[in-house]
Amino acid sequence: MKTLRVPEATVTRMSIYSRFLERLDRNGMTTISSNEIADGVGVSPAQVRKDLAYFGEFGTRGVGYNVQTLLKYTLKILGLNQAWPLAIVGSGNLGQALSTSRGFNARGFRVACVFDYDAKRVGKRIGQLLVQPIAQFPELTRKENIRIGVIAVRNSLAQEVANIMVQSGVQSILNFAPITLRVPADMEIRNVDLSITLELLTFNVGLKAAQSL
Amino acid sequence: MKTLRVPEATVTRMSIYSRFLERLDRNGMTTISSNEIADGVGVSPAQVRKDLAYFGEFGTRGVGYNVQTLLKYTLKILGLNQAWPLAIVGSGNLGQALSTSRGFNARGFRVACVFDYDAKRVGKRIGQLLVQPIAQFPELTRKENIRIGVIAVRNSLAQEVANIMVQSGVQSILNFAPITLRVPADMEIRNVDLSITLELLTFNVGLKAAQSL
DNA sequence: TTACAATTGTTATAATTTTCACATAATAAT
DNA sequence: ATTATTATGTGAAAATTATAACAATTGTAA
Repeated sequence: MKTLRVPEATVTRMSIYSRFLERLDRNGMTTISSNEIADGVGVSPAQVRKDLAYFGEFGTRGVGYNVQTLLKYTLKILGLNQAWPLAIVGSGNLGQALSTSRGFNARGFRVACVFDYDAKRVGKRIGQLLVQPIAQFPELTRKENIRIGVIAVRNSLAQEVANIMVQSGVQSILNFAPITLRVPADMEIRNVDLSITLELLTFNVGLKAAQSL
Repeated sequence: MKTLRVPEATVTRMSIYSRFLERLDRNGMTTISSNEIADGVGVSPAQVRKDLAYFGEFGTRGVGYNVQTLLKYTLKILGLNQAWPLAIVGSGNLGQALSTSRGFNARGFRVACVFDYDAKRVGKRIGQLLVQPIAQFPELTRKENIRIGVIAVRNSLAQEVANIMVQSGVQSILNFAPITLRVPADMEIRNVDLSITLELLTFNVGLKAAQSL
């Protein structure tokens, strides 16, 4: 088997290209060059071509790329040629924001159910959905064939939720709790840690202040 | 001047180490080794030592690191030895979630004001704060000496908000709108794009599926 | 036709980041 | 005192990622 080792940064950029192409397509644009893509998303043209080269040849020399075709390929590559129902655990502010978020209800993603530990929250409505008790997680996710779980609970519950997800056969986790979760190696897990991003900002602001002394 | 070029990945990890040390400190632990830190956050011990080495020597050979001391240094390095009032623009679900979020109200950060374009939202209360009209942004942020702006509005408004932030003298932007914003080169800007993170998951799940064929 | 311009795909080069290995220093034990 | 043990800090090697340069291919215009 050919081991396709693709840098994570490349995948990230593929996602960005894909979204950019979606916009172009909506605007009726039919052809685009690596130069224009690069310009549009703020990377170098060589980077764009190199990234695409990991997955095949999608362009025509001297011409460029067909927007629709390339868009389709990027979606396929990212695994977005299928539906991805999501299960969110935690119906607090964050859970609610995510449930109704555009990013979580587009491009194949759809929040299919929301769970909570707190009996007071269970049964409440969020958009079209009713908040379910966490005890229902295994059954409901299996029934809906959910492969992505989102952790939006407080830190002290996060590991427990992760365990439930693992046991329920969810394959991948998006974790918003700022702690390092222990999961089996074959689970896909990503952490979204807003504090880290903020601290990257303060570090760089501090750096600039120091350099201007 | 010695140009301290630190990889961004290192800064990210510093933030993770710092948070981990905070926990250890709360638990009364006094000494820790690079091995234990590595274990706790899921990187290699060499990586931990190399990362710290960018900023100085903080440990004692044969012994390890003093938790409190190292914690203080990490905070200082990240610029967290000062207060960072934040201004959030957008008081929808996301804006509300962020305003009350732990990550945005800890370690020196504090949501100092929330703005909105929508007159219907202005004046509403979010936690202790009143939602302000966007027109007040320049004045209020200057008064409160705010250097970090958070964009939590819909895509079509994001660039306009960014422009206002730039003009108001805010130095850095945390952007939640999934579009590429144009700002002067000396602005610090980070994008939090949840779709990208989700698509990284689906890509990898797809990859695993392909590999197991 | 032929030459020219545009733009991809790819190879080679450079830069960056991580890993490894070990000299060095501190502590504890004999 | 001497030896053994532990764990840091760092220089060198390996791996990864990005950049640059260019040959190849297409379309166009003279």
